[in-house]
Amino acid sequence: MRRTHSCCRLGADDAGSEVVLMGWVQRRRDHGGVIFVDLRDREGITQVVFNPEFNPAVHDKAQSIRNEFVIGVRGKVVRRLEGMANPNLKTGEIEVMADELRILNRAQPPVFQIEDNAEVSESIRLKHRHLDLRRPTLQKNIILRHRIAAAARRFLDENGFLEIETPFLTRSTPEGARDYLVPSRVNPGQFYALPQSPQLFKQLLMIAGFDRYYQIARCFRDEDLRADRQPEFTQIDMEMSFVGEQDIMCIAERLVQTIFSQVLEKNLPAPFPQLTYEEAMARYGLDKPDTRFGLELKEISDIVKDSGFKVFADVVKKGGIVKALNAKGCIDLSRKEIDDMAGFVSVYKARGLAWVKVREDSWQSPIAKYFSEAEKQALAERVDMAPGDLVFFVADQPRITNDALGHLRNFLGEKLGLIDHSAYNFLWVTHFPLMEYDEEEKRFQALHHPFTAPLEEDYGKLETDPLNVRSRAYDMVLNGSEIGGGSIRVHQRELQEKLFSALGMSPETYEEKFGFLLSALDSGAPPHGGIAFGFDRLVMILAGQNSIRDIIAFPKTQKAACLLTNAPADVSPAQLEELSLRIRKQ
RNA sequence: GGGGGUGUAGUUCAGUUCGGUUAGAACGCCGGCCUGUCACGCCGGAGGUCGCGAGUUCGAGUCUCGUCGCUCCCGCCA
Repeated sequence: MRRTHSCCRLGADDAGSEVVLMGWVQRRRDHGGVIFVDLRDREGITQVVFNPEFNPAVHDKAQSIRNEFVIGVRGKVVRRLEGMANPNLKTGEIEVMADELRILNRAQPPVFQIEDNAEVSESIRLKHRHLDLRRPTLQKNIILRHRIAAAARRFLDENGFLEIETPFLTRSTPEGARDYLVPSRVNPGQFYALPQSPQLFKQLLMIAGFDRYYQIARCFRDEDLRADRQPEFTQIDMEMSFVGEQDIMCIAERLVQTIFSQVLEKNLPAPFPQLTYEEAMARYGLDKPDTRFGLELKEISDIVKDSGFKVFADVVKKGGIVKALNAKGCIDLSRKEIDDMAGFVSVYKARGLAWVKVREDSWQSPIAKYFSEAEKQALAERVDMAPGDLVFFVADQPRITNDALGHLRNFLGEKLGLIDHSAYNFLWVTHFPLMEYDEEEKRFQALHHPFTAPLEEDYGKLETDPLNVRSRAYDMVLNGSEIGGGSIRVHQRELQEKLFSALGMSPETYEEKFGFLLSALDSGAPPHGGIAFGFDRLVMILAGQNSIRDIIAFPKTQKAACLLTNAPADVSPAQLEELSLRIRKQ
């Protein structure tokens, strides 16, 4: 018995032909006489009929069929009688009259039903992932993931990019995320690190003269998980020589456009809007703004800096800022809802959430009495107050104010139904600061990574005013998610050393950790830059899923465990011995 | 590391407020009946370490403490 068709390809035109179908039993309906079986494969479902009058022996055999049995059926495609077609089924106009049945494998009743509309707890799904993956949504997600990857490969190949693999076993470098370490057996006491990204290798490939590189690369970061973060994840990683920001942004846009047209059959307008980091922070409070709705933030520090409301005035005097968010028409939000939002912003360390309900002729607000008429007038103008509005204020250090109101803005956009969930709003955020100050470690840290080139016009500030040096980095943002990021790299040794120094590394340290890069830069490195897409996040958004686990075949739990295989797990003393490792007793 | 949610039949849940006889429902499963269903229908049945461990109590699914899993978020993630 050889399969002739998949379970969704049959239609009225096939009536009369003999076919062999193979698949899983989705459901069996036994009417005592005739038995119906919905046969499922990855393409769809076809109804198979076992009729005792047509073939008694096969009908008899079909009695033993149960859900998720794997069967092969030979039979004739027949048009269903008038009124018996099933419009919910792609193949609903026909059915297959079974003339031969092979039970290829029996199956225990599945732990949960193989259908989309039975919500099953995540741990049970992950433990029986092979069953979970049989459900239509997950099948669709994984297939979509493949099609996006395939479209990306085609596009990059057609545009002269070479797919080149880079090592998984590499060396741990300072900066960045916590590394996953792999002990070396032949070098006792020494460790490889799994790559957080192929960053340095792709730069070396540019230096080697390959000009255009790409890789759909697995990356590893030993940090805590989130709904959109896994410890191992996939990047579409690209790098190009002899280019500037706009070249890379352009090809990245074309890549995304290609994915949209080939996979989603959607036309995506380009070029995408570009926003500087500074502007993004000013208007949205976040470096990955969701531009599917308005509700922009307005800074009001200048208006309130001398006001009678000490909380605001003091914050401004201490270098903080005060910003407002006008929830247009939301005057009817209850006190409890407003309290909930105060709780919401406290998560981001904001110390309070002030608010004003704008009535026809007055402000209803705990803080109204502190402001002069002139100040009220100025505020009303700045944030475009109209009767019926509810305006929120946060006063704090700039980072906290922006973070709190930026997230509150997203929260309100969702809560108030302002978001068009069918929209795909892409934009670029550019000119990120090159570094930030790490309060805990008391030193400067690269915002992107330490190989990002500073903006040439800011070179002068590298030593005097490093926090105000802008970089040649850019992020691609889709619907409030960072889905890609890259930069023009440093390609000259002198500048790279200067950056390492600015980041607090001694020459001995950077020589030891990055000597190979420095000497490569010294060997004729072309100007180059690139970008890496968070492939999982991109697929997640395009699949309309809320969890990255739903677009990864075998994801890990929040504790970074695989419930299917029970990894991680203990290893034998002999294995540890070979690796010269000893587990510390707790 | 911290905060929130959650854990009861194979699965999804109710029961927990205010402790009390035999822990329920739906779906699934098993058996019987049924020749046109497609969430087939009807009848019958089996199925429980109430996550785990202590404690309080005459008595704990229910109260207390601890612990574990899953999950969302903060920190973290160049």
